Amino acid sequence: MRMGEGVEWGLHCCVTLGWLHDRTPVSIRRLAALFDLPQEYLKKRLQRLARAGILASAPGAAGGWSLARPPERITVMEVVAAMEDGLEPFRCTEIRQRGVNGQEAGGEFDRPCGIVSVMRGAELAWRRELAAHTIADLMARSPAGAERARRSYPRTTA
Amino acid sequence: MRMGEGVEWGLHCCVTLGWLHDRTPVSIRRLAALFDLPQEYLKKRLQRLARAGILASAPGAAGGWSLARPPERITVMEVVAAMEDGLEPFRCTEIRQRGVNGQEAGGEFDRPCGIVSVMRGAELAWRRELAAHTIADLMARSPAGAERARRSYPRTTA
DNA sequence: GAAGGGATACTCGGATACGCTATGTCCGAGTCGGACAGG
DNA sequence: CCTGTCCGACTCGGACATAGCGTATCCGAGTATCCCTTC
Repeated sequence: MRMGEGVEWGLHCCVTLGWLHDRTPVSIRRLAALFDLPQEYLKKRLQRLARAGILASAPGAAGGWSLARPPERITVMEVVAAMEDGLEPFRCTEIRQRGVNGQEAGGEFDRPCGIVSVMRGAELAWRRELAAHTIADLMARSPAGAERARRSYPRTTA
Repeated sequence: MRMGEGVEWGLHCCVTLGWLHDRTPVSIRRLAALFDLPQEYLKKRLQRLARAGILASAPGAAGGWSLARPPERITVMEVVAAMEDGLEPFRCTEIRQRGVNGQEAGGEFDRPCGIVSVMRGAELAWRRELAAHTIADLMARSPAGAERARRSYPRTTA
């Protein structure tokens, strides 16, 4: 069980973009160079964040990527949800209804499987934790990053 | 992000074995037929539960699988942990240290990445929920299963 | 009746094949901003 | 000085290639139980 690297990429990009208080779009080339990531694939991942209303992408010569909302209003869970298709690590395939067990059982399957209930409860707790932290929280955890961002991203073009 | 089907299989098998209060070993053939699962692969998955001390496997003619402990002392998390290699869906690859960002940053990387902290916290909440439920809890959620188990598993051989 | 031997029914562990999804790359189309030329 | 045209930089979306892991199957080896034979 593992989630894609895109989550780490997206969060770091959001934090970096958050430090640029003026919302100047940053090109995918510069973002990829920042963390030494495959440029084309990073772009593909960030497009998901754009569709989710987390990032804004500007086409054209001076285009690029920026936060669509202030960092305090973007939760970690939103980023995770945008990157991963489903937020349910456990997928119930209802094996209890198959095979001999399914034939022997009466009308017991109207009520949900107890296993699913437990899993969903755990996933809910997980999501709650993720939703409790925002990009702004992450920014506050490494103060040095803000200065570094201002240094790395002056108004000049690449 | 998804966890393997083996988790669902393992939990259902544990619950079923839990209903057989006398701990008579059940062969892999019968377990697979119960839920219409691929016999060989199910065996491979259950072996992980045996190595984790959750199930006990008995070789020989009257051999098979049984719970190694009473159901009240097996948590859902133990089963999940035995099936999945790691309990950390989020893998940090430290991209913050790579590329331009890594070169520009000072000795800032001694302290852990804020993103990892948030993720670990969420995963901890998830595990806590899973650890709070046992196989016995799951057994209690579908009382009809106990009777079905006794019917499906008489003392006779397949 | 007790001891020995073989058949049977299981598990164990490794080797192998398959398929799906995450990862990574490439390309044509569309859009914006600036440079440049002409009026 | 104003306007129209061209060009470069960038994003968008789809198509395609690659790699890793979960899934699935097969096989040889080991072991316990049962039964049958033999003494």
